[in-house]
Parts: sequence; structure tokens; C-alpha cells
Amino acid sequence: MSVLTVLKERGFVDAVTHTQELEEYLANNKATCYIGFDPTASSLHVGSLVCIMALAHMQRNGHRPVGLVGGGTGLIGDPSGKTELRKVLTQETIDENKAGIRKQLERFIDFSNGKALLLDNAKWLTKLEYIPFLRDIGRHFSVNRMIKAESYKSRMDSEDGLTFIEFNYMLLQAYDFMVLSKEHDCLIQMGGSDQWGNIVAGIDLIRRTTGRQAFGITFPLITTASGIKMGKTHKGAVWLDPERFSPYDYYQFWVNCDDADVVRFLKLFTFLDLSQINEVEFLEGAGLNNAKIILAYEATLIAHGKEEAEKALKAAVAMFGSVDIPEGLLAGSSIPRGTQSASDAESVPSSLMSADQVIDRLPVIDLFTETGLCRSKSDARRLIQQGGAYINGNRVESLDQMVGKESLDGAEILIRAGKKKHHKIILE
RNA sequence: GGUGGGGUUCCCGAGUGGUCAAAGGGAUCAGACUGUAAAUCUGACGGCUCAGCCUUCGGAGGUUCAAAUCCUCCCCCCACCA
Repeated sequence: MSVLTVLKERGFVDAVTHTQELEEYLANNKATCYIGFDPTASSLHVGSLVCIMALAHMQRNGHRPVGLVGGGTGLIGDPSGKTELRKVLTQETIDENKAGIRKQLERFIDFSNGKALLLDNAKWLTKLEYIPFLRDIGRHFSVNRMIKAESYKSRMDSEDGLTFIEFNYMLLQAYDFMVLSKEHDCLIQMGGSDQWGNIVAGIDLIRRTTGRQAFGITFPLITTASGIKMGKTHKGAVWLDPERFSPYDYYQFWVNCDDADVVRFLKLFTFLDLSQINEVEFLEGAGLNNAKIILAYEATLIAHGKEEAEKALKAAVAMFGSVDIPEGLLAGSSIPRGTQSASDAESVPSSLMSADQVIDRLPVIDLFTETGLCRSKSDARRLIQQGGAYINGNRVESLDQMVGKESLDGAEILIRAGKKKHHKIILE
């Protein structure tokens, strides 16, 4: 089975250029394919996960993935899918971000022995000279066609308009593709559906300059069943960096997904067998929760490793009660089977505090703000007034309550805001 | 460069002297209902030493008992024209 079929079956494919020829090419070659990543932040987030998983599938099927960090294009900003001008980054931040991105990609893709490459387009873009670029590359582009591209059209109609720098983004991305095709024999570019225009421009450029046939694959924009772009929570974007977004929260993000998304997400974000995933379709109602737990476990496993996945699972059990993963469900998953019951909650976010300062001294309100569960004291006040604040499972009744001895559970205080946000305070 | 229209609390967007911490919607948060889901309903949604006080309406001044609202200067954005 070709990668393309795999990707199609798992829901990765939105559009493909030259399907027939691409199938043949993939069947007869160890192909090299690339996806560009923006170095706008030091961490990737789940929004990029589709791309990352696609590269991983490529590698698993014997091809060579290339992650291209847009160190050069980051100095400009892609207008695709954006409604406003992007901030221009300094070289320093880009370098930092690049390092972060590499670290994360390494969890998904094996970069050893040239099995995959991580490149930076700054290497060739920053050397470009204007006149030669116009002469050799610019002449292949028709402005008439460019302004018809969806990514530019929306910006042309918007109030903010489109700057000339951004307008050139397409040329640069096409140029990237051309360079990669020459230097690394990379003839496939993948990307989100908003990248279609840029990818096609690259394919054209390659044909015109080298006469070779290149290919493009785009992925659908992944939205949640409720129609929101994926990956936003009360804590902001769901980052892949464990420093920014803890594995426990990452796990929770997946458990909390919409019922209607479970199957789709299992296909996209785990490597579990399709036939097994399809059985989940028949699950209904609360039965679906086990599938969500496996989804969360597997996703955490891939992004953060086995140890963190197990910790997150344990923590969730401690917080929300025992789970029982049946033997047969998604048999390919390495999740611990059978009944998991509460043991220790070591992976719940926790902080250290000194007992003298807390007991009978610290107002409950401060406890919630200092642990970050509430943004401000007003926020904490509201939480308490609305009955969403708990200490060791007991609802906080009064605003001026102090943290007393009775709220201790051993040397720990477990506090909760609402149903899902927990924090543990360890006293010393 | 000219002319016109704008910049309001996370976002959209009302508000043209006091009744404005600022309508409405979205997002978000809490509660009820549930399955750590969705939908629905209820409440909250600048901060604080919270029935009171303090800081916000592009920026800086000014008029006034009183300004998001009026005046002056400045900054930024958009549209059309050149």
C-alpha cells in the first residue's frame, strides 16, 4: 500500500496534484518530501501536528521527510490564511525558535543517518540578489495568476490590504521548492490547504526551470466538530513543548475532545491500525470515553514519550476516578489494560509552599491565584462565589476563608477550580 | 501629496458631556444537567484592602463641577483620488 493511500485513508489528504504520476513516483522511488514550518514561535503546537504526522508516515513508508524551517521567510511572514500582517522576527528569535522546533520534530521523526533532514531556507534566501532573482525567477510568475490565488484574494479584499513583501512570499516559497528539488532531489511538497497556491507555484517553477515533474499534497484544515480551529484551550494554544504545556494538560486536551472527533483524530494523530480504529465508530455514548482515553494516551505517548503518557493517565485516574480499558479495544495501543484505579497523582501540576506561611495564614483566594488556577483575585473571588472552588474535594464556601489545618491531606493540599483544573500544593 | 472615514474593555461592535467599568454578540470561566463530550438553561466576565475605592475608551495636553463623548497637537490604520 502506498503512502498516498495510507494518508488518504487516514484523512490527511485534501488535494493532490497529478495523482497518477505521484503514485508511480512513490512506488518506484525513495521519495523526498518536505513541509515548511514557521519559526514564529519557539514551539510547534497541535495545529502543526497534521503536518508532522504526515512526515512521520512518509518516513514509516520508506521515504525521506524534510522539515524546512522558514528562517528566511520568517523575516517576511506568509499572508496565507492570515487576516493581518505578521510581525517581523529578528534573527536571534528565529534561531532560538528553530532549535525548539527541531527538538520537537525529533520526537516524531528519526533524523539519524540522514533518514530525514531539517533545513533552513535562510541558507539560500538571504543570499539572493534582487536583479538576478527578478530575471531568473520573477519572470516565471504572472501577477494576473497570483492575484487570483485564494491566499491573496482574501487579503486584497480585506481592509488591511496586502503588502508587497507578503506578495512576494509565493515566489520565495516556490524558490525554496526549486532549491530543494535541485539540491536534495525533493519533488514532493506537502502543507495545509492554504498552501495550495504556493505549492503549485513551486511545481510550475520547477517545471519551467528544470523540466522536472514535482508534486504537491495538501491537508485539510483540521477543525473540531464545533467548528473551531483546533488547538485552543483556556490556556491558549496547545504547545508541543512540555515546558509550555504540560504533558498532563496535553493528555487532557485530547480526552476532552468532542465525541464526533474521536475517530477522525485517532486516524490522524495516532499510528493505530485503521481496522481497529474503525471499530470505534460503533461505540456510543459514554462507551466512547475509553476510546478518548486511548487517543489521549497515544497522542501523549507520541509527543512526550511513554513515561509521561503513563503519568498523565495515572494522574487522570486519580482526579476523575478509575478507568477500565477493555482488552480488545484498539488492540494496537500499548495503554495499560484492565482497571486502573487511583494511586498517586504525581503528574498533577504541583507547587511547593512552606507550611508556616500557609496554615491559618493564607486566604484561600491567594491560594488560587498563586497557583495560577485563577488569573486575579477578582477571578478567584468569582470562582468561590459561583461555587467552583474546592479544597480537597470540599467546596469553598466563604470568600475570606483561610487555609486551615482541616484542609490538609497529609502534607498536601489538593485544590480544584471548576471540574477540570487541578493543582496540588506540597507543604514543607 | 489631496480628500474622506476610522482607532472603544480578549475579538467584533454600540456609545457623541453626567444615568458609563461602558449596550449587544462572540470567545472565555463557573453552576445545573451529563460521560472529563455536545446541546441547553443560569450566572460571571478591568483591578483591588469589594455593598466602597482605583485604573481604562490610540497618545499628550486643554475646556468643564463633570469627558469615551467638546477643543488643540501628535501617532497609527483604511478608502478614493494624484
